[in-house]
Amino acid sequence: MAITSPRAALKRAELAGRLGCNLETIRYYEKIGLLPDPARTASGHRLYSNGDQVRLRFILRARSLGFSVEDVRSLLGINDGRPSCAEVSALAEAHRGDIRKRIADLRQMDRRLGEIMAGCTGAETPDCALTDKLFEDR
Amino acid sequence: MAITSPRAALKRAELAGRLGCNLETIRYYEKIGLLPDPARTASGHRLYSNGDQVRLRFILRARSLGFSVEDVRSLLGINDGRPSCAEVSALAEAHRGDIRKRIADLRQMDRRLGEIMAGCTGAETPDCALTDKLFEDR
DNA sequence: GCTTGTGTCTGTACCAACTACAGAGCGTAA
DNA sequence: TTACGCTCTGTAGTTGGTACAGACACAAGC
Repeated sequence: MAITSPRAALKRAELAGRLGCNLETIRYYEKIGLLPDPARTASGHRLYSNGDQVRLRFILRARSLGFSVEDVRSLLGINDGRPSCAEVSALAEAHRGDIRKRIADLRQMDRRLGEIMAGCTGAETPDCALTDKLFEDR
Repeated sequence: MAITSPRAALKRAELAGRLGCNLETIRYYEKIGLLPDPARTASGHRLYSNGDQVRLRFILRARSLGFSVEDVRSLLGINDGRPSCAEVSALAEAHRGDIRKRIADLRQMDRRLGEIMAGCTGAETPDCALTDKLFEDR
């Protein structure tokens, strides 16, 4: 006795609820071509198949790993047909490099912020070492 | 014999060149109220004083530390008057927490990406462990 | 004085990746 | 039947800029 059949067609809010994404995100992915035009009821309401659900889950997972929408398009083979494992690996490696660069940038921010905050007294006066340092000539 | 006098009024491109920002960024900061309306020549060309330069440098430094435009607005005392050192500290601490959360998120992405890429062979075939895993039911 | 080239002016459009909202229509339970 | 809630569409807003078009300004050279 499944609570909901895994093959039943879902409405947009149901699909969003199942996969934990925003309602409008689904329409957005449809608009930009990541999701195909879904089936419709006679009156125009969208109906999502199990295949649609699988595809959306793929997209959401890839996005949560930080792949861009364009990356996802490539992974799905929308641009140039289904990518080879070599192509996927290259994409993922490049993406990983990007993530690491962002981490390095953020770490440097954190470090510099720490240095610059060192003189902060936390006093209730307007004199603050942080703003002073940002205002310095050099 | 200074190459350029530090007090001479600068044109927009000159100021941008000195501080290493984009020409249009200056107009943008003026538009959103981070920079005051500058002096103008009779024909309407902007002229930036030394004070303008100091203020823009402050803004660019704060932005490079990752403070949002709204944070910068607060640091400059545009919203509620000049902030106390306690307020600046609180803002900076909150921002630092944010940076660290972003670092943690990116590290998790990197780790998960590593796990998921582990099975990638890099072959010229369409069978790819990465996409397979993203397509998996659970 | 005139032309030519470069710089500046304004407003507006564009980028990513959604998210939110207005106004109309549809579905269903009481 | 009427009310409520869900869905439909198109469009605007978000963040922090960046780019461009078309009109004017300014300085140098002739």
